[in-house]
Amino acid sequence: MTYVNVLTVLADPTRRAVFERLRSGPATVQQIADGLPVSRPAVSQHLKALRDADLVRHEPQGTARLYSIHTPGLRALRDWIEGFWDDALDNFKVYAEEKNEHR
Amino acid sequence: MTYVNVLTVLADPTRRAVFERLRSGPATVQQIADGLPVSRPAVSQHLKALRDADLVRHEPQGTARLYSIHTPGLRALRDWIEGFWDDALDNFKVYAEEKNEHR
DNA sequence: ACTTACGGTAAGTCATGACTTACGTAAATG
DNA sequence: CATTTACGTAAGTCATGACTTACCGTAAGT
Repeated sequence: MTYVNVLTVLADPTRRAVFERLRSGPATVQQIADGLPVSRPAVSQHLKALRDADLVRHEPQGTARLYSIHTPGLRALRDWIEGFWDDALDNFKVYAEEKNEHR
Repeated sequence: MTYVNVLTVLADPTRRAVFERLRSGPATVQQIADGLPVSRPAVSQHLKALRDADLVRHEPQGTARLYSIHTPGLRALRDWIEGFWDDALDNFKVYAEEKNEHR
């Protein structure tokens, strides 16, 4: 149920802002925090949540840590949507046919 | 920014359960509430949120209202993911090349 | 018309979680 | 080896939002 984590994690606005920041390329915690109206520890906490959801990853760079996008998170969410979409369309077709028979 | 609504709306577990219930076909508020451990008004509130996010729609059926999946919501989320994905991959390519030059 | 079934809305309660400050740790720099 | 820089974690505060009960409107059945 990793898509569940992705949904809950991406629901928060500032956490989504952190994620969107990495859309334009990797960045350190400081750099991310400088572009946002929250403290650096807050950013660290958000990054932890994003990591747990497989949405970002980090690699050490001196004393800093360079964060970047990680694909498995979004991939999981996308796959869930596809599956949902297919089911919904199928069942909608069945429903429409039943409705037609009833008139 | 309709994908924002979709994310925030689908983050709640019971609201997601309501949504998933409609995956297998249309249902009334009562039917949905009977399958969940919350009160009927709670379900009504969740359905309102899902409607505002274009995730479900309803049509009157006697005194009841038949709810079903509506595609624009999930479509908006899917499109956002696609765009994000493309940008992230492009910028990751740029970053990888820069990294290569530096050794 | 009266009653019953089905839903939406209001108001109030309570828990979750997002933020802050304070503190501890690890790597570079002098 | 002391200092600085960059992060992560802990503890405590506060607001958001999910739930409940109570109430009101509306359409069908008798």
